[in-house]
Order: sequence, then structure tokens, then C-alpha cells
Amino acid sequence: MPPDTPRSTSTRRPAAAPRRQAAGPDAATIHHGIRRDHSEETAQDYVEAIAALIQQSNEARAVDLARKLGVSHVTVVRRVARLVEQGYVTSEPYRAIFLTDKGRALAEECTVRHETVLAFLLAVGVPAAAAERDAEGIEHHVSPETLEAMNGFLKRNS
Amino acid sequence: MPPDTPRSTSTRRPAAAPRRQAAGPDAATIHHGIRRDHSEETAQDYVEAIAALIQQSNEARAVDLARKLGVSHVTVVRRVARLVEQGYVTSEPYRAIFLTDKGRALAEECTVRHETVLAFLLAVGVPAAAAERDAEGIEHHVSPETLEAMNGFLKRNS
DNA sequence: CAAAAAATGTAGCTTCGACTACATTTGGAA
DNA sequence: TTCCAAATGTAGTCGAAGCTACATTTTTTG
Repeated sequence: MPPDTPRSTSTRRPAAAPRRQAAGPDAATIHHGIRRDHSEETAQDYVEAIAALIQQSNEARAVDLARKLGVSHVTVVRRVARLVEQGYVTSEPYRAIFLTDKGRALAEECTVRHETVLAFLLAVGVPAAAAERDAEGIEHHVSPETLEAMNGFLKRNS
Repeated sequence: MPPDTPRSTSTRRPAAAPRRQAAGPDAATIHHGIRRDHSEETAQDYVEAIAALIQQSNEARAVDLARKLGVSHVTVVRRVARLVEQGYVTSEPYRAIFLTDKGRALAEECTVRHETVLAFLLAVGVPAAAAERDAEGIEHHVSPETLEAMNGFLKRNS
């Protein structure tokens, strides 16, 4: 095994200060948070989609959800089971899916945020098609502070 | 099983037009794209982190990566193995991790995008702490069009 | 009303990220 | 030079998201 790779610089810690050496302030914390959110993102997507379906057909069927989200009905069914556990939706065997109060609240919140992000992107000059696409992804990573900044911007430029 | 749930409205398709009924234009496609990206997000995070480590220590060790990303070294090792397969990095047993040309290119691209998003958020009035956090999540969902809009905004307001 | 179609449910497989626990290698110190 | 701590590697588990295939129930339709 040729020891060619330079292993020197600042790699081995002096055995005394084992943690927190050269890296940034708390980059790990940020990534941690992102990962935690990941699970909630899906929940939000589902709840939002369910709310949309209910609004347009009075009920949300698993098939429609599957189509809307682009996954198989099996995936939907399993995810919905978890949403039931988390208290976002109710679902009886072979019946449609409905939102609980908690679910409705989340959907409402998500929808508002989605609208804001979309309006903001459009206001900044993003073409409609791209704005719609990006809003889907961005909305889950917008903190209250950023949301407020977006709203401020929209208010100023209206 | 009481058949109480209202199943009527617009649910059953007329057997003739089995697909694409009431739903939006192609919402599924959007979600599909988002999901596909998910895997690339991680790759980008890793490549970006590796580039940062190399810049500050001339090499990226698995431990440092693990610390930076807030995961165990095992997770890093496994992910890095896939990055090797994808041609983003090189890695010899018990040695540090280095970027290939492809990896360097991706890192460069990600870094630029990250900087742009961050600068943009700040320019729009998002507090620094929130901007840093949100940029991490948002950068992966910014299309070229949106990136260009952000750059345009920054140019106009400088 | 009965048959067929559509929707839902269930079983089981795959991939991926994340972890703990334990083994092995490396490199710096004693 | 030997020993030890830190870094890496390996094995095996878990949960979640995806899927296909097949079973069951509901709803439409002939």
C-alpha cells in the first residue's frame, strides 16, 4: 500500500481537543434540520393534494392522489396510513380520505405558503412554468422569516 | 360496513376516458421531477462539503465529512461509495476522498448557485441566520430560470 | 341483477439513508 | 519500535418510499 496520499495537514487532532476543530460554526445542525424536515415535506405534499382534491370533487380517492402525486396507489395507501396515525386524515377501508381539523389547518398553511412563494417568484421575474415547478420544491424550505420577507416584497411591489 | 361516505361526484370515470380527467395539467410530472432530484440533492451536498473541506485542509476525510453533515461515518462511507460509482469522487481504502473533474465541476456549480441564492435572500431582506438556513434547502430547487431571475434582481439592486 | 371494471387492500421485494457494534488499518507518541 | 487512539471498513438492523403481483371489495354497466 503506497503511502502517497498526503495525510498531513490538520487531520490528526492532538488527542486533547477531540471535537469542533476547524469546521464551520454548526453546519451539521443545519443539515440535521433539513433531514428532519424531509419526512414532513411528504406529509405536507399529501395533505395539500388531499385538500385540493376535496375542493374539486368533495372527496379524495387514493387513485386520484396516486395520479396527482405520480406514485402507485400502494405508496399512497401506506403513506395515508401514517397520516392517519399522525392525526392529519381519516380513512375507512375502501372509502375516500378526509382531512381532520389538524390536517385542514396544515393544508391551509401549506397552501398559503405555496401561493406566496409562487407569487413572489413571478414578481421577481421567473417565467410562469419554472415558477410553478420551483415553488413546489422551494415552499418546503421557506422559514417564517423568509416568508415574511417575500410578503414584504410583494406588498412593496404591488 | 355502512355505505355512508358520499362517493358520487365525478369519481367514477365513464370507462371510456380512463385517464386524465379532472386533475390539473400535469401535477404528477412536477412531483416526479422533485423525487428524481432528491437523490441528486444528497450528491450535491456531499460534493459541496467535500470541496469545502479540500479547500480548507487539502483533503476531505470521512470523519470530517461525517461531522460536517451531521451523520455517522458509516453513512458517509456508503454514500461516498456511490459517488465513486457515479464518477464524482475517488477514494482509496483508508485514504481521504478527492473530487474528480466531474465532481469539481458539480461542486463549483453548486457553490455558485448557493452563493446566488444566499445573496438573493439577503438582498430581499431575509435575516442572515434564516437566509443561511433556507439557502441550504432552497438551492436544490432553483431552476436555471429562477437562478437567472435572482441574478437579474441582484444586478438591478446593487 | 349479474358481470366486468375500477378502486382498495395485502404480500413481498428493492433501494436508500441512518444507526450500532465490532474489526482492521494507520499514524503519532511513548 | 511498539502501542494506542483515531479513522476506516464491515456486518447487520430499521424505517420509509417505491414497485409489481395478486386478492378483495365497490361501483358501473349491460
